[in-house]
Amino acid sequence: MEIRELRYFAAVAEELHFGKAAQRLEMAQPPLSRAIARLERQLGVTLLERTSRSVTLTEAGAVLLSEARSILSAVAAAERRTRQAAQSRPRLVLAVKSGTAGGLLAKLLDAYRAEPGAATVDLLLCEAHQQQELLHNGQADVALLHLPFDSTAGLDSEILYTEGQVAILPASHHLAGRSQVRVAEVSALPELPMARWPDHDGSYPAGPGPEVKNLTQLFQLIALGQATVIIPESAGTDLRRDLAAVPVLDAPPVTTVIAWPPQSRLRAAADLIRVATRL
Amino acid sequence: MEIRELRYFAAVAEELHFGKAAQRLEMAQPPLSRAIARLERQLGVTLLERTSRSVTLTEAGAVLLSEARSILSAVAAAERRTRQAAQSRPRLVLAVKSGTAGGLLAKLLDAYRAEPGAATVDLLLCEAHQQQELLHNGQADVALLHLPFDSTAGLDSEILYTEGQVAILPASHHLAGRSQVRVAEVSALPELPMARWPDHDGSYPAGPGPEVKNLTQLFQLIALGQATVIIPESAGTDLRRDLAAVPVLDAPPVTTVIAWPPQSRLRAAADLIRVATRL
DNA sequence: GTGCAGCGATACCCGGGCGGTATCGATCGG
DNA sequence: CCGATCGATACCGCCCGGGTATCGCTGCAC
Repeated sequence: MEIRELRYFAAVAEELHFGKAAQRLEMAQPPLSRAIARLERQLGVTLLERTSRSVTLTEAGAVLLSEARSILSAVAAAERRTRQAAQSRPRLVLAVKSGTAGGLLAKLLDAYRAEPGAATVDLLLCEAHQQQELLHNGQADVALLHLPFDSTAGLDSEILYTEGQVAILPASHHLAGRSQVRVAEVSALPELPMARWPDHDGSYPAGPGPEVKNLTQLFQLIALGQATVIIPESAGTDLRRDLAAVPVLDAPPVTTVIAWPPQSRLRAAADLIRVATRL
Repeated sequence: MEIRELRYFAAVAEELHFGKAAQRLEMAQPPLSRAIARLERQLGVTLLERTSRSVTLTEAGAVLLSEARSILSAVAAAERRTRQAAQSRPRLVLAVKSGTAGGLLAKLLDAYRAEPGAATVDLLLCEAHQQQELLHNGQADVALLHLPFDSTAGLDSEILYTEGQVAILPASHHLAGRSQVRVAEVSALPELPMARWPDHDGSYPAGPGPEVKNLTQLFQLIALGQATVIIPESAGTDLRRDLAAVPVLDAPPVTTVIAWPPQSRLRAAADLIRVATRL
């Protein structure tokens, strides 16, 4: 099994159309058909059921597609990381979501810069659901994730710290003066529906609240008395004057972890991780 | 970058000798030299420093070696899993260490067998340090691991349960009657040195205690008054009459987790995991 | 210092495989 | 029943991967 064959198979399995897949791969259709047939022969497995009108994945094909994606991603990562390691000036890409506790991040970067032989750290601002992919395909070396929202599937990680969550309310709201509230109290406010974040696939979950993309948007809406939200404490510091943050007693605690691909051998990444866990 | 090239590179990087590597790959040396040179040219990176007397890895080469091992492992896994998925009779390989809580395992297997469409579960008994590798290269689909001894690096996992640890002592020992002890008390017994388990690489850590390989050996030694050990509660149930288990207050708790490779798409594995978490 | 042994690189050759074009055969729609 | 669509097959040319022979360098023995 060669990488080229996996790339071919992935294209066909995703397009479910040999012609389209060949176009995507910038090659003619016959050699593609042959390559897939050969792959099937070598594996001794039928990957695709074809009629002259349609192509469908077999169960084995679905398994191989999932494995192929992960392998292709790993190969891209290997190329990127190898090239990176050959640079004289080591660089380290740290993937963070916009909204990651600014204080922690600044402290981490400062502490790391003080290390002997510290690499240049490039911050890669991204959406939450991209982080794992970036780590897996080598576009990032390290990421800060928030459990339980993000998953550390296939990654190594170390816990940095755990914090509670707060409800963000208009300063004038009657709950805003409370020293603490419960999830049920906040979600039971019909005049302030819970804002909705995009899901992993970019779509929004159903609900009455407004759809938001970032904290600025969100705070604007809350200040206008259009919504509320429950977010980690650290994201609710330094609020605008017209907003109030109230600790939510029974919201699940949020854990910030530093995560990296398990086979990572970058000295710079190891250093950053060591510094992070000692903060 | 092709898989063949990675296999070639890994062989050379491990042997640090083109001739030996070629022999291992069952090919002649010149095409191997050329393949590596081509790989370096395509990456634009020097992977190996060669003189006519020695071959050494560059930093970039070390990175690629680590990535290559993980990719080759993933490819082997992809082939195994694809072939497996094509079998009409689904099988599931569960990797467990000898010594894994028998009660939990039996309950899990019983509960899973009752599932509709349950696959045949093959138990793969192995050493602790093999489990991750088996999962990564596709020889196993699911494993039971024990934190903090085993690592879930690069795996998905769910916590099954957490237990304390007990010290195993000869029944006649003066600590055997205690309702609880501390780590310091047990490790401060010069007449009963702590038994040593093999490390990840098969070697034993230094220390005064006897080297043991399995529980039977170990219990024999303890009964003879030659050693003691601290192990998870569940491994210390149903002891021989001449042994006693005493809870160790300050030993770190042991968590049993069920772990699987993150890109796993096996329905049977998902079922088993669901059953396990509901036990 | 000289000759030899060990090792990686180079030169050259051959065959298989990969990719291309042309075409077939099956299937569905009108 | 005919044409459009789509995957498979036939056939061809060339590149590349692998083989053998040999070179060039280097460390070591004497």
